[in-house]
Amino acid sequence: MNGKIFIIEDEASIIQLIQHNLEKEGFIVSSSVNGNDGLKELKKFQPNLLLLDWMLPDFSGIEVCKNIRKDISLKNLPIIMLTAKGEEEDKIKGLDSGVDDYLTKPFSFNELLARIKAVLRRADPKVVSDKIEFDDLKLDRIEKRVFRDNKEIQLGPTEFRLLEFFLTNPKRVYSRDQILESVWPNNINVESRTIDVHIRRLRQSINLKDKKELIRTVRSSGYSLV
Amino acid sequence: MNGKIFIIEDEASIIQLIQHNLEKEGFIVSSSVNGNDGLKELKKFQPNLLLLDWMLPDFSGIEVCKNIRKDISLKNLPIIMLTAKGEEEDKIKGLDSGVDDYLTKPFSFNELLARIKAVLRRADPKVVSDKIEFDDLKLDRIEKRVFRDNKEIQLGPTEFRLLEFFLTNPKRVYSRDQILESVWPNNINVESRTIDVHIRRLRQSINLKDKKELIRTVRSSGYSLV
DNA sequence: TTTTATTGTTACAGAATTGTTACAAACTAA
DNA sequence: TTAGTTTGTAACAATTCTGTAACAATAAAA
Repeated sequence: MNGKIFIIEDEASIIQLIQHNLEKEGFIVSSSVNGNDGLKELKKFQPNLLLLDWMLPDFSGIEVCKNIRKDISLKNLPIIMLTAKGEEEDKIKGLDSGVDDYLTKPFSFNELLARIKAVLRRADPKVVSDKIEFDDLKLDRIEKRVFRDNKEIQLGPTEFRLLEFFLTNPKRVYSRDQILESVWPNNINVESRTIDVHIRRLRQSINLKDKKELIRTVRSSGYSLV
Repeated sequence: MNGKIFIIEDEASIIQLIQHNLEKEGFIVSSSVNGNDGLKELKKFQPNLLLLDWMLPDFSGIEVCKNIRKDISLKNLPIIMLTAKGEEEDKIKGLDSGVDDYLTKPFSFNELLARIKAVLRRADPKVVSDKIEFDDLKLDRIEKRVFRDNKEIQLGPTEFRLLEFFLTNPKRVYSRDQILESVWPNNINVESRTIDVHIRRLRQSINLKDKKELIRTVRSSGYSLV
């Protein structure tokens, strides 16, 4: 298995062709013609990569892309945009919206394939895969379960997202503002000290006797995973 | 600072143009016209991204790319290949050699810029992280960590800023006034002798047994990083 | 509905960091 | 050498920041 690819495209015939060829290459492929419902299906499918058409029936691929980049569970999903819009300004608008690559129709399937491989090569396997591991900590994004030292740990939704966030970049120190922005839904107002409380709850849950503390406090800066 | 970019190109005029435009965008740019020697310079420069021409005087960009991917300290370096070779099979050969993106000459600078940003967005932040090094001392501005002799050192906020300040200009002697102005928040009143105390604390933290003293006292002038 | 779990806020305790000072030590110039 | 200057060091109090528990509000489940 080379990975799971989801396609959101306007034209069913293009989907069929790409899907058929990708499956011959060993990918698992799922697709949707509708941008809106497509997002729900996409979340369920948990792909490693998204092929996204610029022109969608409901709203533009640009919008879809921006929404994905705001969603913590999808924000690192690699995206290649496929579009008939080949003008310089379109390319730049597309790339700036957060996609990883931009391919103008009509394109050769082999070039698409080469670009898919290039993007997947670069993608952080920790982030893209369903399971993230660090030390003796395992987090399953699909099943939403967390294990430490092979013992299952029950976390509340916020604690889960918080841990998921730290796991995407262990050892990096995040400020409370950065944590707020990434872990809490947009446009929500919470005191920054609230994070301390959630950090404490997370610590309480993932700490095991005889096991080292996994969350480090960096005074006047924030927190990091060890 | 947006990042450091290295260019290996055949045509000096193209280098000049790209370099000039990238620097206007806030990147730090270095370059070479020679693939072979270029690699040495590149290693010294420690870029976050490489722009690589296909056609080089000594050997092809494809070879350079493959060598980079074999080198453990460079294997994650993001690469964008620039080339006049626009045939499908060339693109595929280029992408398959391990580059992250492939741009056919002539290209617009704005598209190049958008693609550079897209690649840097995706790159492992550890590759992109902003490290300052001096001797066996490493300070990571993004991850907010300090290492000496590869052992991590925990510093208080003021000591961190102080060291960060010294690292921007090692070997330069700073007066207490200069240190005060740069390391302490504006409009704060601290005795200049307070600096001595912080210097001492920083020394205590970064000194290792059997390792040389890194902070030099310059009597009646100030302090410097060796 | 009632019950249970999760969440955000606050107040206070506790810990780490900071600035100051006094004195010891090191250095300089005559 | 000595007196004068400058820096090193330890100790202390003040300040700032974080940990924690308790509580009310809200959401989810039974």
